[in-house]
Amino acid sequence: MQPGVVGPCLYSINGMLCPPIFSVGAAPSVAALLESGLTTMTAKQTPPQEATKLRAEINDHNYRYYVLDAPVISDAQFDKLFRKLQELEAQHPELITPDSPTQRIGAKPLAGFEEIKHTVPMLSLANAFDEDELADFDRRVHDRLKRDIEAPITYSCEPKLDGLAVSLRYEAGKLVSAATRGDGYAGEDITQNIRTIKSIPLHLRDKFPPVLEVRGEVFISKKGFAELNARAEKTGEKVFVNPRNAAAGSLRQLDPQITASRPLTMFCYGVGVVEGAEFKSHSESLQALKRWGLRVNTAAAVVKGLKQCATYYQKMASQRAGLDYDIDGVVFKVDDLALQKTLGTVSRAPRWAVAYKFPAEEENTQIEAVDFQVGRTGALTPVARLKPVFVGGATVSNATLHNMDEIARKDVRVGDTVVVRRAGDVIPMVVSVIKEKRPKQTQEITLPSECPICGSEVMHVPGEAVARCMGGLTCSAQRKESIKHFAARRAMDIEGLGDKLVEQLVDHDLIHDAADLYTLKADQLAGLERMAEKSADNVIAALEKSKTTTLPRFIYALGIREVGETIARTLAHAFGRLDKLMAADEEALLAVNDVGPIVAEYVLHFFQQASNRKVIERLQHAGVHWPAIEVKAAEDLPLAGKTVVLTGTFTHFSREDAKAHLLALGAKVSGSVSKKTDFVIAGESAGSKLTKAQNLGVTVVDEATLQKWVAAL
DNA sequence: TTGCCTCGAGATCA
DNA sequence: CTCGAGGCAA
Repeated sequence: MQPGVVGPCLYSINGMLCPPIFSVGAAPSVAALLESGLTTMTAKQTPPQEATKLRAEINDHNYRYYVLDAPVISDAQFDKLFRKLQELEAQHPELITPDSPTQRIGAKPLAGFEEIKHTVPMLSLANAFDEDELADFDRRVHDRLKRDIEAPITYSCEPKLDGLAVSLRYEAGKLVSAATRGDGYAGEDITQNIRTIKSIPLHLRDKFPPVLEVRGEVFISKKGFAELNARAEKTGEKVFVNPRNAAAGSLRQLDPQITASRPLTMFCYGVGVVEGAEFKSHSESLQALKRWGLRVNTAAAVVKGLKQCATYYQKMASQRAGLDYDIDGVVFKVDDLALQKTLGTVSRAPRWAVAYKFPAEEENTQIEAVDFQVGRTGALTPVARLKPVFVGGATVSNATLHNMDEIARKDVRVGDTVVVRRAGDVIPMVVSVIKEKRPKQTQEITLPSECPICGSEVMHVPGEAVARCMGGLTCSAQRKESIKHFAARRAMDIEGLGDKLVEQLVDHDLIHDAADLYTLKADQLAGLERMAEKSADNVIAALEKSKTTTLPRFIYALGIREVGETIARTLAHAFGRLDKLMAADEEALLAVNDVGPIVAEYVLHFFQQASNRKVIERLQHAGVHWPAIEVKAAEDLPLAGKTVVLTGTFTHFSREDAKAHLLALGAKVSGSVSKKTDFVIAGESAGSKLTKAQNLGVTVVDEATLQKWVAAL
């Protein structure tokens, strides 16, 4: 096979040749294309000229097909052009360019995905679930902008696609990288897979900017999904349950060849970074994206004021079923970019946008049983076992009922027919009971007086929502859960020690607590389910490896109530050594940032327990160790004695977080700028305080600097 | 919470 | 071939 020429026909998906997009130089006009008879080869051309011309034509047809939604040739004609280019390139491999439309699947399967940091974070959106909440949003926008509520704001509206958010980066017009959203700050490098999506141009057209990071949603159309599953069914492969998961799975393929066979497509909805271009409004930026060859949802619109937003929502709601893609709501963005800037961003979502969600899909089903699960802290959680029902794109068979109050409020009984939905389209929830359908014989749900696992007493403190098993570590459920927590990735990170294995180990009485893990021998493990020699050795090796850890991880792994990762880290840094933390009294604990009386009480109580101290001692004795953390005395803190003023809004911190971090760094945080101010930290859309700082000659630093300080701590 | 992909390795059958 | 574990996304 020729280098760079991949496979047989890559584009014959669904028996139809679908076009890719991009453009070099000026694209021929429709008239010119039609005149040329669409078969090129009019006059004599050199092969390089012909290749260039073919590519331009193909890319242009792609653009017309995907972006303008107005193809001027048939699929068969496109097919012909495409094959012609393939043949030409096969005869003259030296003519192949990386961004030739034939080169979408160039690469070999990846070993794994690399990380890509987003230049501008990919935030999530605030949600509104009814018209009141939408009105609240509009009011907040007016308030923040100090606008009269009667003066309508111009909003850009678009359907909210149910797919996966991705970010594409173009440099000098070329697609150079693509990433998933990830945690919003960094995602996975899925460039290879994105390149196979024919509606995404490998090269921008028109007067594209030198650098562009564009955000959008990758998805599979309803039609594409149906065809994909029909094919899968025919070939006996497994079918996907919904388009969203099919799209997500397709992008996570290591082999781009497989991704190419999935009918993925994309709508772009925003600009992350752009250099060399300026826009006044969001809608203008969408127009530009379209000009540059990127596909933008044609249902996008610009409206004035709340009322028209509501109308747009109604319109989309009524069109929803007829659309060829799944949407779960409508997004409204303040159109004017200057206003967006003024509004700024709160911790994880911009203040200038809102997602008005359609009501979640609901289904009826029956409650077959209610079990009580015992958690790590002994908390008894009632879980409804449901007759499996397909709702919101997944089969739901369990739903937490949270606690007894919740059960009483909804008056849920075993045997009841209930309405189920996936809250936020994720977590299953029992919405209500259909009383009319209640059978004569229903069973009321009562809190067991004894722990269903260990038989210990169950205590329900009046006023508290949760009931707890008082068995402590004599309860095998609590032991299992705390050992699982100990081994978890974010805790001791013991690879291969999953839930199933922990359960077997506890059930076989091989371990009773976390410290027992380190006494395990390979031959004890071997013989358990799915545990032969090799696996057993791996687990032993993983245990050995986990002995070298860090203090924050270890504190977190202990599973002290209310001590999550963040507080564990704070405590580790505040005390530096475990023995210091164990010896700390209430006063010392309360002196730590973010530690209040409740957390202090739990920490004290935990270390008072002889059993806990014993486990810690045995863990250390087994060789679990970590480097001490240097605790900086107040005067040694990097910002000791400095007065700092915050202004503007920050992307990575809320105001409170930023302040807390600065205090931890030893700084004094003041509200107003004076000559005594050492630094002003200016975020987005900083106002008068920034001006004043500049006038007084006070040092101004940006958010990135603050992040650096925090990271260094 | 569910669904998807990937990997390693155990289980099963020829 | 099947399962458990791990990782990711919504």
